[in-house]
Amino acid sequence: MIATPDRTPLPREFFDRPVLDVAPDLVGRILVRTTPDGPIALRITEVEAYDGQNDPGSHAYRGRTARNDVMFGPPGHVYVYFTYGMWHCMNLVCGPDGTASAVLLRAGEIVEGAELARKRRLSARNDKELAKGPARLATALDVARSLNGTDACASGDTPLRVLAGTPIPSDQVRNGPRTGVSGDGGVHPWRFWVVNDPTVSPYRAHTPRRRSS
DNA sequence: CTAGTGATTCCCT
DNA sequence: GGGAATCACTAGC
Repeated sequence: MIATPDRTPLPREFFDRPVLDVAPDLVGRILVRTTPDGPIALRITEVEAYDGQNDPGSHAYRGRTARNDVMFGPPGHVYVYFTYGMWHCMNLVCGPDGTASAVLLRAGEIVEGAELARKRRLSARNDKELAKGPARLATALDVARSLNGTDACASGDTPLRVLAGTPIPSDQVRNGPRTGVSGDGGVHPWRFWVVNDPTVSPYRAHTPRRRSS
């Protein structure tokens, strides 16, 4: 008989740990986004850890605001922010309720529903680029601010979940400096990725921009 | 391949 | 007011 794919989500306890433990453990996991048109599944290939109020690179560094409120809530929920006037990026909240750590999903490989992802990513030249970069990933999965605060650990029909599945061997995960982080936050080697994976976004050091005249 | 820049709007100071 | 956890496009090597 045909095996039903196991779609059990990771339990909340998975996310209720220090973010530097959770981030490498998320690499290689399958994220399932259920849209009205059908499911899109993505294998997470690159993430970055943001260590709450201790971390100058974190949105929570300057305290709780309307935008980052979800980061201060319980683990296992999705924090979606809007940036650069056009893009969304998605994070998974970690650590106990009241703290504000999160893992930014930076890149992934679409493993199901590629035809749906392609419709949302018309400029992608090939399937490797569908979710290569945090805003591309959110676009490919149809993730916007309406999903901010979604519980990724809920059972039943949920818009987003990370499957428990099986972790990849830790020797397949590498780490290095975070990309795109301004200020002193760029010094930490808190970016984690699958070794030699073609969907990992290229490293770009943060470059401050002067306002054009 | 690298480097430079416009797009476009939300949010905090 | 002005920066922002980015992308897409262009020019040039």
